[in-house]
Amino acid sequence: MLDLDDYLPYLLNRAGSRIARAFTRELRAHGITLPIWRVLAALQHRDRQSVSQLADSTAIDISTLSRILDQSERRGLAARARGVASDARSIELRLTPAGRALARRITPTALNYERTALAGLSPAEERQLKRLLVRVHANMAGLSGKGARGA
Amino acid sequence: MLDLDDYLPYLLNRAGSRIARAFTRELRAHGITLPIWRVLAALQHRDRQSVSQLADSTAIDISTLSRILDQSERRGLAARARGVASDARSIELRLTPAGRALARRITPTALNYERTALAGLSPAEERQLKRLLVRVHANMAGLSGKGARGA
DNA sequence: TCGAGTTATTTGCATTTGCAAATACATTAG
DNA sequence: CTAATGTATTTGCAAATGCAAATAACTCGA
Repeated sequence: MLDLDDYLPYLLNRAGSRIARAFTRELRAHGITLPIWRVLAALQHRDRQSVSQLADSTAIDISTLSRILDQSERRGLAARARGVASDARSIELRLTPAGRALARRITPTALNYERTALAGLSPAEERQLKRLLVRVHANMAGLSGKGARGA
Repeated sequence: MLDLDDYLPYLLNRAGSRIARAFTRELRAHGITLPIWRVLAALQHRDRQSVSQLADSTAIDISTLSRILDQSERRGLAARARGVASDARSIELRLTPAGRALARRITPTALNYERTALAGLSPAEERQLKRLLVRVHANMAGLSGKGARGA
């Protein structure tokens, strides 16, 4: 029988949910939701992404993301531009100045939460944790698509 | 500005979401959803939990969990028993034989996914990753409650 | 024993989610 | 050039989510 305390998906979900929930509350003070923050952070990190690129990098379902972009656009935080890229099917997303400013304002709080989450870990442990998470993410690449079959 | 590729909440969410999505699809073959699987796994791991204990261990919001338990009960996978514990306010949750059997049937697939996620990591790295995730989870303990204030 | 104050669970309700179908644009074959 | 097919994004819709309010049950003091 499964030993949950040693089962990666469980440990990952638990840790991730706690951080997400705590940060969601923090974001209320800034008037936005966690998904919107994710969009801001991802576009701040790399601007002019397409919707599908952004869906992939934020791990938000593309149809859900489409609606989060509606909200972001309505609030004047991000903008869609069709036909800008070579392929007019895709849409180029950009942060507005207001969106960029908001992302910058939230960043210190975000880093604060990260520090809390990592409290007590040595710099080496922190690096190791992040590296391993990147590898796990890469390992699941093929399986997260649409027609993925069982491992 | 935030370097996402080195930002723990982002890395955690990405990795966790990929595993969750892939496993959700896998669970369809067994006729259940991811939240129900989490309930089964948690109760298999430790039976006779109360609703709030289970909410805490599965990282599912308690009101959402209440409804997931409705489903689990309707499907004959879990059962609620009021007044069994010393305190009749709390409810004792138990897996039914069918629930236990289903959990056992799914376990090999679950372990398979974990192996996929951990592919290429040495046993030491795997242990380290899990240990660090436990510590991160513990670090966020205070902040995930209801009236939690910012870090 | 009654009631004020607490904690555990459920329910009401507005919002969010994700799958599947629809739409928009592109490409390639004939 | 048109049809057929393929990829990017959005929309319809039923189900899931999470906060806040309601309910159930306990505790303790007068």
